[in-house]
Amino acid sequence: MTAHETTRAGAKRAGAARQPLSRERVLGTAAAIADADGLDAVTMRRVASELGVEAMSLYHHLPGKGGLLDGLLDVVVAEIDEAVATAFGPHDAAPDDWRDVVRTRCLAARSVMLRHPWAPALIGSRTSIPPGVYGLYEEVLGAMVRGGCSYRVAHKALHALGSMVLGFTQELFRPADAGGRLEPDRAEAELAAMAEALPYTTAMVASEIHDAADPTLGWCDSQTEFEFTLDLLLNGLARADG
Amino acid sequence: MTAHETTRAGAKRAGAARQPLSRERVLGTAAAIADADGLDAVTMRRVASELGVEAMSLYHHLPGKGGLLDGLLDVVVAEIDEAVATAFGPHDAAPDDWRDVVRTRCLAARSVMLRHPWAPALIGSRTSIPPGVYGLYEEVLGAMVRGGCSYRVAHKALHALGSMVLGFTQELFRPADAGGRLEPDRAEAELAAMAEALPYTTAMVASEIHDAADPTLGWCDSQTEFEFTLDLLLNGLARADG
DNA sequence: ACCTGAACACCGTTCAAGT
DNA sequence: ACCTGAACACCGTTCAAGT
Repeated sequence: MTAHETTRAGAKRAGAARQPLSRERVLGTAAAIADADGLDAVTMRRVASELGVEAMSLYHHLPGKGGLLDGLLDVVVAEIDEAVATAFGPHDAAPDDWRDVVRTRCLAARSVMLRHPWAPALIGSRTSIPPGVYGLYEEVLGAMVRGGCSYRVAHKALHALGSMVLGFTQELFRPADAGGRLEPDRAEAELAAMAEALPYTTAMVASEIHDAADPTLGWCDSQTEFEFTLDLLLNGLARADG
Repeated sequence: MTAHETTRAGAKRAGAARQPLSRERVLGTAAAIADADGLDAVTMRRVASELGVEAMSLYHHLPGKGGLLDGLLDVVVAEIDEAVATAFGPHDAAPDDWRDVVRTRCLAARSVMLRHPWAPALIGSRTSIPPGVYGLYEEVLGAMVRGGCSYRVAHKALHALGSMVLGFTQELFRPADAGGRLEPDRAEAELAAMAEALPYTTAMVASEIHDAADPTLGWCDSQTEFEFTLDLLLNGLARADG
């Protein structure tokens, strides 16, 4: 069997003698395995063997299985970003109506979710929300606010659309430091970093927090949001039935 | 250590010397483990040890790990049925407006999902839809149609509400025999059984199938349904922002 | 620095054996 | 009939060792 001999020769000719491992390459093959055989088929050993390497080698590029699963969601988020970019095309001008912007973004995101049917269940199984998702929300939020929408309604939109597109059924914004386990200065630094990276989200929290009964326990009353979305749908359906 | 000695004596005094295993008892402790420690903690060995038994004993009451997970969803569906029943109370009369019926059902279902935060991810990870879910859909459908709603709009409601309450993001009604792997008479028998158990669902399929472009490949165009729900939300939000 | 081999504690599942 | 013990092929992860 000299098959891998020629394969190796081919790789060598391309430049790197044996293309070195990297987080990106690991995540790419992990996603391919999940697409082909489902999420349960994504094991450290299977991913490694697909890369012609031992399972332990993966630990030099990822903190373990949990990190690999988190990384898979990073991949999904990146693909959504890309799908959105191509959907809007090279022209910078956004549509006048924020509904058109949000609509295009949601359809692009959905097209990615259809390519990766394992993604919604994976999101639901992780204990914390993948950080990249906050970026997606920030962009929807920005588009709505710049389009003249209030923070109150834009907030409700994130709840309603998040559950439809990503399959969220749980809380959305539980503050990163919900448990209060960070030392104070560290927490303050994180807050400042978030304010810079997610300006619209930060403004939304500031704008909404005034009405919250207990701001420390999470300013997001997800029961109220659920009922709002529910009535939105029921009334819309009743109108469509007229 | 005579602790288990007294425990056994207590169990014996209650009637059965050592309460025999049963599917119900296995699923009950499995659900309790998932509630307490997450879905990953639900292993055959852990469930068995919690019941004071060996892992292999579970196979006499369940077809294996997959069957146990399916059973967990049966438990969730049963709890939803129960929550709906208590929400409506003993009086038989349903509200005039179908929106009130559906609203109550969705809120009851959500209260159960909040008790079992692992449920949405589990639904998403199973390859087929838990049969009990069809029963839930049938009842919502019946309430809407009896309330004067068209099958067309009721169908759209199932898509929209299913994703919001249960976290569905995939296809809903893929016919049981999508692969065509059943022998003809067997398939016909299944269809008849479904027609009896799910009369409204059957009627809806019959009513909707006329418009479908390719009825064999599934009459449910989920892309169209997604866009419909999306526009319902976007227009409702815009109205709320007015 | 990056990768490996052997080892450990787990997992689902089988099978023949007990009662 | 129901339950068990030993075994098999897997899994994630560690650690000391190689280069």
